[in-house]
Amino acid sequence: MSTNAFVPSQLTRKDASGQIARQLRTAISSGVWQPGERLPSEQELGESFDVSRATAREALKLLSATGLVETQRGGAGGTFVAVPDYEQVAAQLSDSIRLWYRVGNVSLSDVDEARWVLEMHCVDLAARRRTEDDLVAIERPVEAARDFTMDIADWLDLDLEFHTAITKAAKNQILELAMMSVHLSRPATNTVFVELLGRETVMLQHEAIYLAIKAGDAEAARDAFQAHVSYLDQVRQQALTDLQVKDMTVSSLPTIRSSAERPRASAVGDEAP
Amino acid sequence: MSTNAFVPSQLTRKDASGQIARQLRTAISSGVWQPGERLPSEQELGESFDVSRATAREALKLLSATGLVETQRGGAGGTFVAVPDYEQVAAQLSDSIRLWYRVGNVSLSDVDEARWVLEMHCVDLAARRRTEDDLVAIERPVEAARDFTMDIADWLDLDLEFHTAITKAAKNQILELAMMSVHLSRPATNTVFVELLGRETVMLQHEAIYLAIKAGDAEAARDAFQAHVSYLDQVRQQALTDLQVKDMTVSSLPTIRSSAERPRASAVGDEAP
DNA sequence: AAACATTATTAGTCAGATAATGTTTCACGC
DNA sequence: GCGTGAAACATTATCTGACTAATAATGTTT
Repeated sequence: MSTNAFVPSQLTRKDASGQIARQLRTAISSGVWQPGERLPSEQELGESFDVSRATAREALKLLSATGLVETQRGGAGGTFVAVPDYEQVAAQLSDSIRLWYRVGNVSLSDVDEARWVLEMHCVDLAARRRTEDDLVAIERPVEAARDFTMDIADWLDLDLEFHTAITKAAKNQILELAMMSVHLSRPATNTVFVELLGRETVMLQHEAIYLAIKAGDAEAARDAFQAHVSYLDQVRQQALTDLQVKDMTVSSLPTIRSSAERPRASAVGDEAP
Repeated sequence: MSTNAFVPSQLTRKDASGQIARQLRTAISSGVWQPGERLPSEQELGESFDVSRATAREALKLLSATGLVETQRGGAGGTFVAVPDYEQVAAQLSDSIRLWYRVGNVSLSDVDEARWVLEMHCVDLAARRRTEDDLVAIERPVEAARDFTMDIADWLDLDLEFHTAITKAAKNQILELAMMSVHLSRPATNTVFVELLGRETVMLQHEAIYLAIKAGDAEAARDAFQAHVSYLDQVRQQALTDLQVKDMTVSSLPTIRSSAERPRASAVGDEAP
């Protein structure tokens, strides 16, 4: 299939491995090698670029770090074009985000806000696009959460399952990726806060969201989701007040957090009441 | 500052560089080395893990591929925990997205949809949070676009400037990052489509968005933006009909969808000699 | 035909060497 | 004291050539 042959170009002797990696990346990107296909061996690559095997190898390492290629030893081994799956990409991105806000470029409230913004849209789209399978996937964690005696860790797992299922039902891989990245980049759950949540309240809110999605009513779904977010926000505010604890998850920013100011869904044409 | 010392653990002799990379990644992630700090030299790392310098070096290459660390030659050189800037992160992510939808995991309409979804929220937030400086930055491209005789490339630049300024005014770096990534991952400009746009119409729509943001009226801003998107969509539909081209990007949804074909910002840091 | 041994290919690792490139140091002249 | 330039030094970048280990293909024995 590769009618286009790969022609290595001359390198400057500075950052050779980086240059090779970029060339290979471009070549893969433009289809010289299809996913699953085998690249030349390290030896051959080194020869064609006129560098040592070690340098060629480092170039391949650069590509493998992002999941673009995978290697295999042995007779029919070599380096093969892979396609990073979206969890891998999301994990990478969330790494960057996490590092980034450690540096202070990003506030945690940005991350939170982005999460709600994105998920609000996923809820909207889910109401429009959900399949029967999606409904089953969304309903399961809602039903399972009717057991209020469950361990808190399990309960949190169910919560994640619920939100993930909604995201998938929105049928937009970019939004799904963004959601996953944002989610992964959030720090560990504040258990103090979680303990204060009314499980039955949360369950009923989830149920409301589920029912609206099932009914295909995007507006109702957004409203239900908005109510859920407002509740979570309110409980958190209360917790912070009661404990007289400095907010640990919302950064020191002059916070945005009043529910009134929270962004509404809105985007999709018809406006909220 | 590193009160926590880094303690390498034993490795199996399989995928040693990968294991080292993971350990270092975790260590960086948990703050053993802060952004900007220097890791041990390749020599030292090799010794502490009891591997050769080459292997330690490959581990570092794995980390540098994702932008987690940067290296510098010379006396005070070494490997440093990178301070990621957001263009770098965005470029990396958009690379992934582009590669990804080439393989068919992501449709272009997903990307378009995500863009409008995100920007709609940026418009909303911009209306709530814009500073005077933001207003100036948003107004400039609107005013400049009153010259309808301008070259089309310049006109597109103004359009990009307008949307970028709005995104910045939203004051959420995560959303900004997402916008930039999505933007970068879109393919090259469809000039046929752009030629068909009424420049005055677009200018007036931009102006309406600007005025709503200036007034701090989020709802009006969203409406104005929605009108803009609808117009772009309509023109594109018309173009497709006229040209008898099959629609490749518009999804079946009755909501926000296609977008103006926008030029891809030039590749980052990938110049030829 | 099945089980087993051999061989060839290839990535993974190692050890040591050379080159390139910044930093630091320090003697020197003023 | 203060530049100034040369030399020493540390560190990454690359090279060389080897050995190890995994794996598929092949050949051999049973």
